[in-house]
Amino acid sequence: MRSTATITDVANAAKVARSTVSRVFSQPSRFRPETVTRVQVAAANLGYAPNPLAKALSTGTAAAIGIVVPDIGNPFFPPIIHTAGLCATRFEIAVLIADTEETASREASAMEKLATRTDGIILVSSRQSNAAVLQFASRVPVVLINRDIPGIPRVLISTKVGMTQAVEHLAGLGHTHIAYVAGPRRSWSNQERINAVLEACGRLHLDLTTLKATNPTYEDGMQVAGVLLGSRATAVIAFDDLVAQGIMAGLAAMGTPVPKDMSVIGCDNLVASRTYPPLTSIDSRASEAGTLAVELLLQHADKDTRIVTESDLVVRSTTVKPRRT
Amino acid sequence: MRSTATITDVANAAKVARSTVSRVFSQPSRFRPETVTRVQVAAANLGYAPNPLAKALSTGTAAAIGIVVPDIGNPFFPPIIHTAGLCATRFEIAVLIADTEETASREASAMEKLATRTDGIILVSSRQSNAAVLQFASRVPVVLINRDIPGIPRVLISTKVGMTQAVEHLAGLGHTHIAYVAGPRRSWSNQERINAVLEACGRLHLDLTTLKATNPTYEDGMQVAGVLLGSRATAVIAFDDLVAQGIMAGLAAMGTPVPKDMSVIGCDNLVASRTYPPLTSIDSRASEAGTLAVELLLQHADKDTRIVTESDLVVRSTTVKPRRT
DNA sequence: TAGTTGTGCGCAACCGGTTGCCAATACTTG
DNA sequence: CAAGTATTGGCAACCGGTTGCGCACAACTA
Repeated sequence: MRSTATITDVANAAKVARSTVSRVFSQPSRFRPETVTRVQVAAANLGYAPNPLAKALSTGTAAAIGIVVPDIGNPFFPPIIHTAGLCATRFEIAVLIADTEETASREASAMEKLATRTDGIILVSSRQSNAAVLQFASRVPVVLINRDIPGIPRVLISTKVGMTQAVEHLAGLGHTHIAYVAGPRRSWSNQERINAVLEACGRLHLDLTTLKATNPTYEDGMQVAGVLLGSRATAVIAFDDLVAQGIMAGLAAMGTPVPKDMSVIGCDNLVASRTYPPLTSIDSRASEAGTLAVELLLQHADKDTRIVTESDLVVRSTTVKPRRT
Repeated sequence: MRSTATITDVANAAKVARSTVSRVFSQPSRFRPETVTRVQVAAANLGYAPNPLAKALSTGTAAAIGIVVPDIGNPFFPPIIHTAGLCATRFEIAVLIADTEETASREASAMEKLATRTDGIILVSSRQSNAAVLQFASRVPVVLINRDIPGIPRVLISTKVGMTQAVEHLAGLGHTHIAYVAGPRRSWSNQERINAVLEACGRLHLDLTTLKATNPTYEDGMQVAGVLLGSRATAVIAFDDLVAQGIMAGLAAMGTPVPKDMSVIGCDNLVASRTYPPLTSIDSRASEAGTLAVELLLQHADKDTRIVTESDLVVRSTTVKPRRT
């Protein structure tokens, strides 16, 4: 049993009532300076720190938030968790974490568990139905990241601008036929990305081949490289960096030099700087989303708040003029 | 204010005392079946779930643990957090997380904060002094990961066996002069790795050149590639995958083909499968450490418990026979 | 029938804080 | 100098659980 000094110990040591100790910390101006210092000294001597659980119980607020992600192992999420944690500590708030392993049922139970311990939950890339999330959000403060459900405050990590820039960049280099390798069909991100590509290609009169990586993984990227070579595309935009990395590996394995024979653009800018050649990618500033979501949660943001982050193309070494045919 | 049913509500609904409700859940055999079902029905109707904070306050155990890491963004840590979380949920225990941004002072304050909310802390790759950690561990249950402090239960992610295998693998291929690119001088991992390499090289009569990546990063790996080429080594073992990846990029940039002109081996097997060519690396099974640490913590493991994980060389495509000189 | 034992359940204190309310003392003010 | 107003700080209830203890009643023994 850990023996921490309690408010009663401090009260005894300072010869005051427990309530006085409590209030010395919350409203010191209510007491004469002498009393305040007497209590503070006693507290310091005993190494007193208020018990957050007891405080939570009596005040009704836990000074903690929960963050629920599908998979901590996915490099997309840690930066979000990181900034969320940073922001939370600024507010002296603890962060509980839950990993749902990409399943809706685990997600639901994790949220239920966290709900009773926290003041609210940040739900990242939820795998549950709109209805389930809405029902939950009606009981517990929730902020969504990368899920666009009207009626729940949300921050969306957009790559629309970056995707558009990517297509324009390729068009500017002289490409006339490009490919887009899509990610998970139903995800908000994929919808947004493909729409942006479609729009830009239409506007700039580029031919577009759409391919599919069933899962947004390195392996599926490698697979798709073969199909890609069968098309007439001279450049490819991948759903994310991982897929792009797989495509580059697949192309390399088939003896197609990047970028000479195929320009490649990734998305999320997660591993882009560490590939060889360094990958042109779209920086979605996903990490900002963590901070924003925490702020929204703590401010009890309006149910219709909807923040969309910015994005930029980061040109590195995988995009060049198409080889003359 | 969230309106959850409390034990009092259930008691009223079931026409029993609050204590009865509490005990119906903890020791149902003490009551006649009729009473048990009456309470259970009432609880179900009201959607009652016990408040973990209240329970924590009255029992003195929070049913939560804390996990403190230097940097969630470092891909080494998420797998550990993931398995730790998995294990914790098996025990119906919540996980609080803190990111110390690689600084000892933040680490200290984070531990202090978590201590009052949890039943114990898993401290991963601590940046604090032995003395500071020991002092803290004397007040709060602590389990260390990747830090070897006698007197505190710890699990060490060892790559000794894998490193030895790596050297043997290179020797078997015919290499006679290899290089090791070291990581952070003071880290336990680096010590262990370099010692294993030294031992194996001595035993197998290989020449060894030791180089240094000041920080274990991609960039420092790139830098070191030039120095590496200046040596006579035909193969290089890097402190970790990130450095190896940087080395590969550096070599590629200087026109040295991997593996033909230089064999490369990484460590941690984190990104190894996604490089091109796929990187031969050492799998340290770091993720197991998360599970082990949680179990140690919850079992109040003996202060002298010291678990060392296994490791294996995973041969991929970056290691071949040395080119004839 | 009285005494013993056992079963089933409630009373009330406690965990460590917060907070509404009020009593005692000090300080103004007419 | 008495009455009114601040100032200071204590009492006690409450948050939502857990748990030691004991009472009431039924069943069993003698």
